[in-house]
Amino acid sequence: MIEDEKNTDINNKDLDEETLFVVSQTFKALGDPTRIRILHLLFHSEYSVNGIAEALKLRQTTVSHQLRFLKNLRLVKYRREGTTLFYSHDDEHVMNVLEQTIQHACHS
Amino acid sequence: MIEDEKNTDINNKDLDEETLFVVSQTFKALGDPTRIRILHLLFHSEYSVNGIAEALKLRQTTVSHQLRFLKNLRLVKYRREGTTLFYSHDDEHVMNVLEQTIQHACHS
DNA sequence: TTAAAATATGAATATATATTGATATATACA
DNA sequence: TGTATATATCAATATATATTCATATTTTAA
Repeated sequence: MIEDEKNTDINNKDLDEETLFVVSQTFKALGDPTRIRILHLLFHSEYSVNGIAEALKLRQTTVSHQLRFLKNLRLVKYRREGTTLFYSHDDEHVMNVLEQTIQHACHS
Repeated sequence: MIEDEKNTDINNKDLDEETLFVVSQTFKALGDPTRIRILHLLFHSEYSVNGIAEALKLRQTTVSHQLRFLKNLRLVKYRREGTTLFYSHDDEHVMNVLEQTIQHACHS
């Protein structure tokens, strides 16, 4: 069998570019302490931007920037109520991975 | 109940510093495409440093640096055979999380 | 339509990180 | 002991990223 440069072979031990991109982006999102804290907070319930900032003692602008990051990856979503935006998590798989790993880190 | 600055309260929605550090380091390791490719390769079997470099078309020095990174986090280990070092994965939980997420990314 | 409140955006800065070429170290063996 | 092979380390560079201040946008209500 001729080796495929573009690596479409299902048996190939290397990953295709698109999968690699998605996976690395996902883990990159979970690789920052601030984003971890935000996601972990949202695990329990929805929060407004200021609510997150107060709960975690972060600046509003920091929270907003990180929420945009998480939103772009569809890891969070929001609903509007007046001028307030309530954010909640939007990816069960990622939340499971996060909480699993937190538990694993705590109990070891 | 008085709020604890150091956040030792088990009901607190924020994470303690040590857990946060371990979790973020772990995900940071998985947040880089090169390290993902290396770990995914090691999922199947052990490889020498040059073996990894050849399989993934990376430079020896790049592979060596990333292996040191992964070794520091105890995500990989190695055994020596002459001048050759055979690396293999050393954290079942992290490998499960990685492979799960790869499967999730492929089939969606 | 003006003000206030909540959130988002832009630009700047500081820090972290990945890769690389050059070189050092370590092991085996002639 | 000297050489070849495999791997690790160092230093430099380029790029990515997180945070911040200042300001813009959006929505509501007076």
